[in-house]
Amino acid sequence: MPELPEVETTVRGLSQVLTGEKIIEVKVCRSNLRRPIPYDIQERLIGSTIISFDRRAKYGIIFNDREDALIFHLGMSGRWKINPETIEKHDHFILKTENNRCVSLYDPRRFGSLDLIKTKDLLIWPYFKKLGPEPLTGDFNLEYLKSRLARSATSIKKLLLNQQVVAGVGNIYACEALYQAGVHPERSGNSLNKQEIASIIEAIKEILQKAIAEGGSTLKDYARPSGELGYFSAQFKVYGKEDALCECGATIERSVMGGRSTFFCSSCQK
DNA sequence: ACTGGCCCCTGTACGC
DNA sequence: TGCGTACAGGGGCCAG
Repeated sequence: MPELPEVETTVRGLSQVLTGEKIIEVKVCRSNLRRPIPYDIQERLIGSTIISFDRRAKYGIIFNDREDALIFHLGMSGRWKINPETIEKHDHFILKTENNRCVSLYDPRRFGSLDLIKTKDLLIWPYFKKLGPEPLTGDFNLEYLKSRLARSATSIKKLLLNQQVVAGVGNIYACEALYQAGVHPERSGNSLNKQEIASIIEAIKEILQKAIAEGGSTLKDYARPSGELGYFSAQFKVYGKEDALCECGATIERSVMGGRSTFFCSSCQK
């Protein structure tokens, strides 16, 4: 589920209910997500006040007044519930605040993660250090991507999923962006000309922005923290549409690239 | 230095 | 109805 737009939506939702809140209770119901939740997370969070939020790639960041950054990754199936009515089997981590607000991290597959890092160490945190540029900033531009793709015989689809090439694009938006750019997913990085690379950049930025504006995509288990659903999934042109007709009249195809489903129209994408 | 392949884990959908 | 199988939005790690 959660690619950049969904994480951005989640961060905004959490920010609305938690900014300025003092944490009075922290529960770790299950400590082994992708990696263990830090053993000292309770003593470091309890009594602190949440001051701000940020997002890097598909990671959400919650800052407190002790210069600690709580970093979450939602993996494939994670989401935050706000003021949950009941605590279920897969609610692994719960925060309660002074004003009686409660959030829980729900993640059945446990591919997500929670880390607590000193703010000053964020730039050298290994998981952040290797990330490529944020797609919605000026760092993700023609000059950069051209040089990054020029030395790679890997397919453009796999390159877009590589977080070191561009941070935050996942399987859905990679498929949709390549469709919009008119570039076939199997094309190798070093086969793309300047115009095609420019189209890909433009498509990624546009699609991510649209998806954020729509509150992310809704698939099987995604909801905004408030419980509302996102609407971007209604705008998918190719993702999940194998055998359906493209707007051009051709049939949308599916193949597996790097173990991930890839959807495209070989008539529109060359 | 890159690459492909495998693995983590649970829930759901579908075919027999 | 029930069971086995395939598949799902992510990414780390390893061997080659």
